[in-house]
Amino acid sequence: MTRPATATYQSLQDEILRRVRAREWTPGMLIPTEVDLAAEFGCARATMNRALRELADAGVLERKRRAGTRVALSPARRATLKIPVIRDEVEATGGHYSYGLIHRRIEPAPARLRQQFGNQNGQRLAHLTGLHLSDGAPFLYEDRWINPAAVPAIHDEPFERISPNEWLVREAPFSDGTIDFSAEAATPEIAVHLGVPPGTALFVVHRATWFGDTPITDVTMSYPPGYRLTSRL
Amino acid sequence: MTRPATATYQSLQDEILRRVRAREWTPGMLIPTEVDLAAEFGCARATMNRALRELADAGVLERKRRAGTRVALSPARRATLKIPVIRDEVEATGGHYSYGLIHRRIEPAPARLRQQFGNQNGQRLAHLTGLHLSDGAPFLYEDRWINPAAVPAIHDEPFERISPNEWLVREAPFSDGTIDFSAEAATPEIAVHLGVPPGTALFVVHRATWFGDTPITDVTMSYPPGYRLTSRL
DNA sequence: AAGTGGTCTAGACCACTCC
DNA sequence: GAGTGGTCTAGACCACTTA
Repeated sequence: MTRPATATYQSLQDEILRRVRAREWTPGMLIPTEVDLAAEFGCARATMNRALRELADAGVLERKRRAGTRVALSPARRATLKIPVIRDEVEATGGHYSYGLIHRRIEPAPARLRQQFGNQNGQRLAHLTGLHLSDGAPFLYEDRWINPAAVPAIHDEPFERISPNEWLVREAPFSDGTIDFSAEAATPEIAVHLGVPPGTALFVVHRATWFGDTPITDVTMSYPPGYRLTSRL
Repeated sequence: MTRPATATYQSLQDEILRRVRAREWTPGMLIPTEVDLAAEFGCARATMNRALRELADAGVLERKRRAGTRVALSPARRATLKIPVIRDEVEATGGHYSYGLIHRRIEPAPARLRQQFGNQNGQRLAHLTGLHLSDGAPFLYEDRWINPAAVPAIHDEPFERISPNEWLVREAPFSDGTIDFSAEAATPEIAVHLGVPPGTALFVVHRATWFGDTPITDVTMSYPPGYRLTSRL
């Protein structure tokens, strides 16, 4: 009694991917309908639907009602990035994680953030800067602004032991956010803290999060040279 | 005859997300089983399964057989990046896209690539460098190595009009790949082509692709200052 | 051993879009 | 108007994991 039984949606995906890669189905080409493919493979339509739907989510196929399913023209592949939790990132390299607070102030929002946080005539934000360390060596410089209206408990938290990163994860849920990646030259201040020459090329991750319409935090994280964010296609 | 009818998997996701964000279900907490939730919302188990499965895919929940479903401890969010097709990227900004070939040589694989491409005593690769332009201005410097064994037609393609980027998309399917992002200082050569001072911080995207075990191409793309890769959380 | 998620089936109706 | 994908249902069996 071997147990091959019916096709799984993954085995269907494998075969469909094979056909696409082998150019049996070429980019832009209309492929058979769900019903036809289900018949060919001897599976239920729902199973074939899942196989095709996920491939469309991955960017391999394009689907439209009534118009059918096509092989995507530009393999506009999507890469799924795991947003790193810094402690995990450090510990994954075998380092011991720690955090060091540099500054903690309450300040008016800088121009850059005024629109984002709403310029309620001189709204004051918590401004925290600090270093994430791996075995005591600088791993990442963090410059963070937090909306105290969204997270009142912030006034009671010294952030000397726990990083605002981890504290916020526990205290402040968010519903929406943006993340972007860029390269920036190290400012003199950041250069000192990271122990690199000013002007050094830094990998910068910038994140802003909201809960509904309420801005929570805006953070800029600068990595010293050698850092790479990697993913599979 | 309004048509509210039954719950959709998306409406289920909305309500589940609301509970997570409102801290009705806290990180690490075990939530009810599929069967119980389906009963609560009056839907089929399959519908609830899809809602929960996709939230787990998105990193909001963690599921294990027999162990149940929990709210993820670290909202280790995943961001899905659309890998840009350069022409589209340029045209999205309203610019006119063009490509200019700088060098085209057949060379032995450099040390960096020898392991990746297999060091078949002095294997020679196609090495192409060029500029992607937006309205004639440098948009991106590309340095690409191509395995001619995988793409024999390369010897007949001058790449003066079409970028290797677009040519490969048409000619060479790939099955696997890696992509990584970093910040690098501009080398003198790249600086000249991009029209920036040497040492300028550049955003660098590096991609390597295979078809099965056969390496296809390895490309390093350097963006001048101001470039950002953005995504939503 | 038992409970939980993972998946498949067969059928149905709906929504969108092209003809 | 008709054909395609999108989704839901009700039921079933399986696979994994923990107790």
